Amino acid sequence: MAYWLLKSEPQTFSIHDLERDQTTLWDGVRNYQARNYLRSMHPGDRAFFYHSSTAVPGIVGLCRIHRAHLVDPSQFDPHSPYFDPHSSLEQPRWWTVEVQFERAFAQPLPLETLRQQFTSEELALLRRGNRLSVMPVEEAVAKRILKLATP
DNA sequence: GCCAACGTTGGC
DNA sequence: GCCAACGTTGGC
Repeated sequence: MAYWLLKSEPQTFSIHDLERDQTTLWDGVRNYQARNYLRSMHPGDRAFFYHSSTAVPGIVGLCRIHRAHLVDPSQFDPHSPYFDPHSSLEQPRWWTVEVQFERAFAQPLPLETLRQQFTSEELALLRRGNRLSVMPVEEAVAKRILKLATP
């Protein structure tokens, strides 16, 4: 089982929205590196839920990969902001996963705390200029994050 | 709102 | 294939 980190702007979709909906399709990712990470996910993998572009950015919860290797339907929808006119049904360009709520942390971990607790080598999130919305988290680091979030 | 960092686009 | 211009991300 692998660990991942998924970024979302809470004003768009928050951990509380996921708790309400229980599952969601993680569609709309339009970055090839992030797409490749999405494609290498497996059911049962865990993903940290990260709130970005908010007053206190940070990891706010945990979810699990419910279904994997799904074609992102929004690429075919001309009314979607994620529509990709260069993609085709025969050879879809964008893939995604369905994510299932696991828990919201009683104690969210602000980016500032993560910077104090981890190096940028340990956590890709902390690397300079990182804008990836999907990234892997090393298992040992994931365990430490879980420990910090569960006092 | 600012701005650094990065990815993508498109002319050549 | 280079690279300038542009758009986006996301912390602050």
